[in-house]
Amino acid sequence: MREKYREELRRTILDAAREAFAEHGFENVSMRMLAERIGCSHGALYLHFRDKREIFDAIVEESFEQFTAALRSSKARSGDPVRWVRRAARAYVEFGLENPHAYEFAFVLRRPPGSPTQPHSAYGLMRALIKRCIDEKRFRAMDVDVASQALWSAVHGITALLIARPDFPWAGRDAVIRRVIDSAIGGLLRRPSS
Amino acid sequence: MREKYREELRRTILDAAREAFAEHGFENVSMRMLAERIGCSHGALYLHFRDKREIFDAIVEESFEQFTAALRSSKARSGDPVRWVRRAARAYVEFGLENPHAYEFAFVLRRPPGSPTQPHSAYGLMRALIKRCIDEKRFRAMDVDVASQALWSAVHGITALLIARPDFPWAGRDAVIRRVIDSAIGGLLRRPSS
Amino acid sequence: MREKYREELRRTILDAAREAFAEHGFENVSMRMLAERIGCSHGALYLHFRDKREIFDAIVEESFEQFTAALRSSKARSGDPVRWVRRAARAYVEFGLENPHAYEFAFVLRRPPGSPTQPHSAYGLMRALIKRCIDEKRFRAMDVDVASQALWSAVHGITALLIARPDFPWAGRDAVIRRVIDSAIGGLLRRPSS
Amino acid sequence: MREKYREELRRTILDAAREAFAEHGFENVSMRMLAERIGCSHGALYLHFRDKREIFDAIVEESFEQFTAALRSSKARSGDPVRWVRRAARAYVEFGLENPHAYEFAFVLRRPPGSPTQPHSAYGLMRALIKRCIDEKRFRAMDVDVASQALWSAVHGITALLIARPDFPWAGRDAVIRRVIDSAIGGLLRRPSS
DNA sequence: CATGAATGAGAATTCATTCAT
DNA sequence: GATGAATGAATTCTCATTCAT
Repeated sequence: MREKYREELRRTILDAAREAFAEHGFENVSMRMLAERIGCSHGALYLHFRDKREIFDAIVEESFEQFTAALRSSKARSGDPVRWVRRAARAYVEFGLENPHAYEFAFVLRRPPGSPTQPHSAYGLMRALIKRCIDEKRFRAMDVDVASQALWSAVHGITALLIARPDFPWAGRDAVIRRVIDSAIGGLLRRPSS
Repeated sequence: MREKYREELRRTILDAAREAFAEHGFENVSMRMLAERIGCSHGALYLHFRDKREIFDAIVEESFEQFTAALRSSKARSGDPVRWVRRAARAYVEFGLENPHAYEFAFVLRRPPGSPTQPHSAYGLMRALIKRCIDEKRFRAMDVDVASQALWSAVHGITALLIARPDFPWAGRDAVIRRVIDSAIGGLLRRPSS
Repeated sequence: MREKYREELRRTILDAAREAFAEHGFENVSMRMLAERIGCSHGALYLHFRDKREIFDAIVEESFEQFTAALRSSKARSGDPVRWVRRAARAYVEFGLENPHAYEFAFVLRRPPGSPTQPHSAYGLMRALIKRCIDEKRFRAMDVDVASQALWSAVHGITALLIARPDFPWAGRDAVIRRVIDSAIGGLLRRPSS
Repeated sequence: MREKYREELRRTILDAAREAFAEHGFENVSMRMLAERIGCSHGALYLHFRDKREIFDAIVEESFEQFTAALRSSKARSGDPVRWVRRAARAYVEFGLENPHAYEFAFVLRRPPGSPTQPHSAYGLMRALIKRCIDEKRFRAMDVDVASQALWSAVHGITALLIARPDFPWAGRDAVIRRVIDSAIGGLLRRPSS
């Protein structure tokens, strides 16, 4: 009982904090504000987290977990490695659009000074897929990391812009997403065909 | 003469502030810090700017001007419209990396609710270039906005990531930037060759 | 049995608190710290003591009891009242050095605001001995309290300094202690001879 | 003008703080309380001192200067070295009573572990005086340090007790102080006569 | 014009104490 | 009897901004 309630409050804090941090940024979220949003005293926050920074870090960690979980599930089955890459790229964008706060935490927000650079597994997953494409000669011979980072950049670009500028007069979200991914992958193909 | 001195101090403030904001972020720069860096009293800042925010805004505005100027000048010479596009894309990234905080303000940070979407001239410039490529049959026939937004997304992606995650183990910043741009443009070409 | 356990916890609390208060001072000891040191919940402390202050007071009281017990036993035998005084003085110092925390509680630490002045029996004991020395003409005729308080001050001085500044380059603890006591008593003698 | 005013406020703060610290102790004086006593905002205090501790330290330092000045001046004139010692001893006690917190800091409070033991100049002064008494055969031949430390202990004793237990029913502060000093010095004399 | 003293709101964090479980 | 979640006041300190000089 106790334990369960405790866990719930922790969740509530994290959810509220995620929203608040994403909306206003680390420095502009105060513990008092946060407490008020949640409906508890500001002191109560310190029963669950040592300090403000620890809340932030917990959210970052969680975001990464959700993210890699999403990517991993997309990898599932499929014989053609290029199609895997395409599907992973799409999953990446979709995850971002469906979890904009988590996405911002993971890739957009600057870290408060002193945060460690997260070795992030999402990139590792995509890199593995691309390595396979290169090994199977579906992609041109090239530096795996350059290729992976270029693809990552492109999908990040469309994801981040759609989140940050939802009101921009987009010429069809899906069409643009498809175009970005197709170009980014097309540029790596042996015989690019689009 | 007086006027001139006044102007000079304004410049000094802006330069120092740009550096400070870029280094520590808006919230972590205090007016006192700024004044000390400049070598004047903190009160003096208020003789030139209404408040801290106005300094920031002035820098952003200035940055946009430099931004479009940079893009425009890259457009300047060269007969081949595709090369124009490529050069503009490169200028875009370079500008972002050299003015990271202005860039973040323009394209990364969420707008406070109610802020209008800026019709930003950088996009307009790029769109014009791409339209020309399509008109001249260098790019495949396609929706100009889809093409422009896809390209914009790609260059935004690499720019934003390099700014937000400078400590990521990049496989050569230049190589990745080139790869991103080449793919994004290659995907639009009539007969893609790269 | 229950009763016994209860008593034990009370003891544990007092011992831990004595050490903590002596080490950090009243204000710098928190109930949580204390509870953690003891290994119980901070709430549990309130089952034994009304508040933080009551713990402090209990320690003071206890310290006094130990102290007077020590003095009383030293008084025991010996016909010469001056020797009794000397022996009591020595016992005083020895008790302090062997129970530095208790000693500090009794005589060194400032009382938290509002504490009553403890009528302390140790002083009463010494005063009785000195009165006897005066009555028996071993000490000069003089105000008993002035004499008692002067002796008390001297022995307190060497005790407190040895506790508070153990690293001071003392010229032989015993030699100094003896010198202090001999002078303090010598100054009261009818025919001072040392 | 400005400068002068600034200096004055600094003084006002120090005076109010000295009183407050002496009355309530370091931990029980808050910056807000202090500011209210002075009649300024609590922020204003930080224009003169970096933090609370710096105020405390400034007072302590100042007090020590006064202390050695007081001791030194007491030494000033007078042909009889024994009278010098007596006067110095009295000055010592008086200083302690007038600057109880500085005194406590110097001689009563336990040092945080690792703090160096200050070879304190006050002790040095007294030792020099006593050495001279011994050299001039006014005091018995004896170890200078034993003698000095014994005297120091005695004067410390009465000083510390009067500070820590002001409410004790003292039999006339002055009488006791005199008795302590007379005995402590008397015990060192060649032909003790009091 | 420029200074810098002053303000007052607000930041993070700690803590003694209470009380439902 | 014991726990530990919760509170709310208090703490130190920072900062943008104002304004008398």
